[in-house]
Amino acid sequence: MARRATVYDVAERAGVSIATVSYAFRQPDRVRESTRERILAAAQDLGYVPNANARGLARGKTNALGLYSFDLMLDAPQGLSAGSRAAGAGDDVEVDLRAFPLYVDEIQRGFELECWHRDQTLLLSSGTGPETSRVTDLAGRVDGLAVFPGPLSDESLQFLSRRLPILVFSREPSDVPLFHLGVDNYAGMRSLVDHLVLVHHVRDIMFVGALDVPEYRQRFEGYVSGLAAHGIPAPGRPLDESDLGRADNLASLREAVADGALPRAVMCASDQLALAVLDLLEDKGVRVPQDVLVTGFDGILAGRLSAPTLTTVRQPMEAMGRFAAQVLVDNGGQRWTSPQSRSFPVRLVVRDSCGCGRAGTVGH
Amino acid sequence: MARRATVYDVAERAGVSIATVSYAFRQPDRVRESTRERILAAAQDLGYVPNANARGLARGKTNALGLYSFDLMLDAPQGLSAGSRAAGAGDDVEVDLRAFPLYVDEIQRGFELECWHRDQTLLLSSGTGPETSRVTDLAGRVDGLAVFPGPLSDESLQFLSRRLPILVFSREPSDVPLFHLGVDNYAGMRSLVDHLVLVHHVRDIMFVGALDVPEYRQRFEGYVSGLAAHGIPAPGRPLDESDLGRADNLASLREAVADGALPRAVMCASDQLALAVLDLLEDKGVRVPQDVLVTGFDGILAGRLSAPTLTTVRQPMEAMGRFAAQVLVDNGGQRWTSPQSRSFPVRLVVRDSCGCGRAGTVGH
DNA sequence: TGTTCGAATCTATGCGCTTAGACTCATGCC
DNA sequence: GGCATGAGTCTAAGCGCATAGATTCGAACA
Repeated sequence: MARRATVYDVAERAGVSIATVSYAFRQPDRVRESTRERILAAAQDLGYVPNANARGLARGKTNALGLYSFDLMLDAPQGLSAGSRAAGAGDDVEVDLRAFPLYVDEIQRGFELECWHRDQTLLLSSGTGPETSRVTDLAGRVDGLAVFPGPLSDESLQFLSRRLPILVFSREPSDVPLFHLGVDNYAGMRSLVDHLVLVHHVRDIMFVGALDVPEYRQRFEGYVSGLAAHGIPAPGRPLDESDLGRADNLASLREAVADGALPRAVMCASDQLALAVLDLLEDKGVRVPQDVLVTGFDGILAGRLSAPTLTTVRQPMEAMGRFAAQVLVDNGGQRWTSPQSRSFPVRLVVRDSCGCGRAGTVGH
Repeated sequence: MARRATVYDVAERAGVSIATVSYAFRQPDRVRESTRERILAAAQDLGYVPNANARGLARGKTNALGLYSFDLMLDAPQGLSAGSRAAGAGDDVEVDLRAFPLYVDEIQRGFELECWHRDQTLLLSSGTGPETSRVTDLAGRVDGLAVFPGPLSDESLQFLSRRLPILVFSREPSDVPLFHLGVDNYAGMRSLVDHLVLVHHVRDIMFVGALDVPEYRQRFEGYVSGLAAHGIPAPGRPLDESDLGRADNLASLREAVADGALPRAVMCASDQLALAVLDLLEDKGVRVPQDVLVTGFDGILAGRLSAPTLTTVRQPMEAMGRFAAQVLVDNGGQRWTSPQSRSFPVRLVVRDSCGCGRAGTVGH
């Protein structure tokens, strides 16, 4: 079978130079109509599809954006359907209601929509650890890159930011010329605290979540200051510093249950953590919200499906994804010269797990 | 700000030729260790990231796969959060339980996983109609392309198949050298019919779905032959030939309700259609499954969340997505010389809407 | 000491396209 | 008739990298 058709083939068949072929596709007005038709017909005959690598090389830009995320599940065993966020094993497993779509997926959705709206191709990649080969490869392919930093080191991001504009989903400040996109974790936690204190008259509130995740630390700080605002002394440390994906998860919380040392309310650093907490409490026979109130953070879908449904703070994820793509496109491949940042507001979503809402209602 | 570093810059700084720089990255064993270290150090200093366009051009392949899908929602108005599959309007709307994740999303998930597992970059794009500019652009960027054909014409697919291997999610036969990947729609419908007839002793069964969608037509044929196998004469046409996204949806069904002409069971061509039917029936005060049994096809998440939960036939979507990527990678950019196809088996999933299952259970 | 050989590196070319600038030639003007 | 003009087309260079094949050079060996 013949090799792929190129501009040269089309040019020869249409009896013009390759420049004219290129113009016929990129600047049609510059080419006489009859010539253009001849060229397009030749291209059609030959099955000619312009090679985007060559175009990108010649133009110095690709019209593509990248989204790099972090996927714990990729580490899983390697069978045909391994590594999935599915509930079970085998060749046909249903998706896990808990894990699809996640925080990341909703942002990705917004990013996708905006890419297509702006006529950008979207490149997706994902890694499992701090290694940089995948994200570097991606950086070599696109005009702008949005990154869920996960376990990537600051040095890695800094390195990449020398080549192209990088947007990071994180509000953590830094002096690296990245665009930091995040939400007001602080205000979000305060509104949750206000709700628990003012509506439910709860004052015995503990925090669950690891402080070495920057976002979680901000949420912890919001929790502390929220309590302070009501004159409540806050514990200096979380009740439990678990994070998802770690061994021995929620060990401290489990201990507290065993010791009968549970607070009246548990505020979790994320929805996923909160769902794990709900599971644990149910397992131990602790009733939510009767015995303990539980809150999350993020507003993922699974929080609407759990029993009880989860009171949380919702991030405008789709809007954030869209914004990310907009910023990168508008920047046209130019790196930022100084750190940028943008914080999105969050919204309190009151459901059953704090004692509001009508138990049994699925959704909303 | 300086322009991007290239091999030339690295070579100069490390005191070697550009060939050696390239080898240091691509065939490290070929380069003396001390030289390699010097080169990598220079690259680090300069912020050098290899340009994938240049590499792809030089090598004649990109190590990337494309996935093209069809997205009705892209046509929606253009506000910041418009065009989303979200339930409502405004800057922060929650995802619609009905629309996320869809059939397409689950296949995409499998495709993603396999791409990353095989060290392929994934390019995603999506269009709204029969226009080919987007899918052609994608075809110019990748070594292999998986396509949800949607409104694309056969000619378009044929054209693209001259340039690179194309896999189509559809079992419709054709003489174009594409890889057709689908499921056994026929057997799936027959197992549903068998269930309705043998377990629920229902014989008055009608089909809802448009026949101009190839998959739906196959399902209709499975329905017809299933009835025949039980000695039941099948209606020559569906009760209603609606498809999602069309105006005046389910008009015939609505009419049947008004006329009191509903059959004992309604088999829908897809889950999404079945969910719409459930809505309509509930709206009209028709009880499912007491008055009418309803079934779907696909096995999307939303069918586990509806009330009643939806009896359906499930496609192994993640496995299909994985398989698609495998086939394309294994083919190494070579077009197929003749049409290929592969059909995946489906699995009957019995839930509440046919009268099985315990009402009120969410999930499974 | 001369020869062979292989490791390490370099030279040179081409991948397919875009685009600045040169060229051609019909047209309209003085 | 000479000349400027501009539409249409072409020539030629370059984008950043991979890699075949040439070259260099030290080690091994007779």
